[in-house]
Amino acid sequence: MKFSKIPTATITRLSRYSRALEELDEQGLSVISSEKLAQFCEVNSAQIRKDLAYFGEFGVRGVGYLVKELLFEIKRILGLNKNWHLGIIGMGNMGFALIDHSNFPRQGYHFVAAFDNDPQKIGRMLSQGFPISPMSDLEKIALDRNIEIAVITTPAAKAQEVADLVTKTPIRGILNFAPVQLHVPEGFLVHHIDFTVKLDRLAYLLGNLPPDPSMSSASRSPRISKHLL
Amino acid sequence: MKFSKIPTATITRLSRYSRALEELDEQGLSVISSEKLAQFCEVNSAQIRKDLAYFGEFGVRGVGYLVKELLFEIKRILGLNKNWHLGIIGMGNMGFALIDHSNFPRQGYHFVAAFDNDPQKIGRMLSQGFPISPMSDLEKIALDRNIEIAVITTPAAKAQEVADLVTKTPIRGILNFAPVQLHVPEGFLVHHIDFTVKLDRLAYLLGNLPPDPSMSSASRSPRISKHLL
DNA sequence: TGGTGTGAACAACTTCACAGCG
DNA sequence: CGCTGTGAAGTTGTTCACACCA
Repeated sequence: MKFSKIPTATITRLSRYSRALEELDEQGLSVISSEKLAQFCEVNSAQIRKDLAYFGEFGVRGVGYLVKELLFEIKRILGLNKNWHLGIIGMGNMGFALIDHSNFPRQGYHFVAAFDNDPQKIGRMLSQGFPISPMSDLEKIALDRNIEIAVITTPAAKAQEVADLVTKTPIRGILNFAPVQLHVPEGFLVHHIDFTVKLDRLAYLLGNLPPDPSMSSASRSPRISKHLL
Repeated sequence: MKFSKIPTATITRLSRYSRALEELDEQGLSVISSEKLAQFCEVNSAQIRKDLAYFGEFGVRGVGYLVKELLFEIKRILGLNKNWHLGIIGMGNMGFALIDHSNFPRQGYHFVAAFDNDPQKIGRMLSQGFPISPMSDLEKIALDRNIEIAVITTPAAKAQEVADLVTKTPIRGILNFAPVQLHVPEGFLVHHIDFTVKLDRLAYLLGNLPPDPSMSSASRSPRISKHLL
């Protein structure tokens, strides 16, 4: 374990290792080598060992990694050994899709509030045990329920306005699903999930796929297979 | 313009430039320098010039780039000068959120079919002008309507099964929203949108934020502000 | 013996700095 | 004169290869 800057890419990969280990743990696997895990995650095995080496020594030489133990350590590294409080802003289809997304609680992410400005929606009780609140309550509720991350799922036109309100609360992190570039003061973290960026990459790659010599549907020629984040 | 491998990161950034240029174009801006665009996208200006240089010379020295023209060129590079046909599989909240997402058609992405296995949903007419079809019709409809990209929004447990069916059709690209690692044969492109990976990064960064000396809410100390993809 | 942990080699990507052109 | 386009320098991230240890 050394002192050095940790690559962003390493953090991203730790998330993937974490998901993979959960899956493998559920399958009852108790030990795994970096080589096997690498195959599963489609990365280089040295990469895994190096990523982990930034944070300590977690393996057993000649054996591999204990699945449960490594999973625990990675979650600790990522800060997932605590519950994170999320507030969601914008209760359209996307808002409901996310708040009902069963994987979040499993990872320690808990929605503790939901906001919208539509009078039709305000007050409506959610299965999570709290109602949809008006935007005007954001600051108060953020304090009361200790919201740490705001998830923005409003239409594009409203997102910047909402972000401005968020930066007036103690919330420091924003996960933005609206298709606009949000601008926030220094000191705030904004991550943007833009589906079209992923689609663009698919389009680019599909459009530039080398022409396939064997066009029969029976034997489509293998070429590229990528799991990119 | 040279012959060389194009970094994946370049393609990702081209998407961002494209979104930014659309926004700037709507604001009526007709010319922009790499420096200004860089500020807007929060990247280095040389980066922009270098990214573009992979594909040609699009600027005017001493002036900058013509917004409309550059936008057109970037879209062409990304393969967005055509309509892409998408099929969506799994019509839960996420499915509806995506199919109604107004930004997709603007970028040339058109949903031409929707699938689900719930008898309650099958046959239901969508505002897009086609009904939800049963999964058993996937291959036939994929051919008929020339689906090029499958968007998977099923529960995690069903996603691999669905992916297996997709690989029996001419569809070559998959955008996967289910929280599992999909395994497909070579020759298929799978991109995975995993919200928790983004949340993990936020959690990691928020958890490792250097302690803030000035804790008054009036003057929260500036530190990091990132728009990562 | 087999698989980790890691320095050293390598590859990829980013930024600098400036020549060259409109 | 100002801003693009680009070689060269610098930085960051990845892979190799093997010492070392259970």
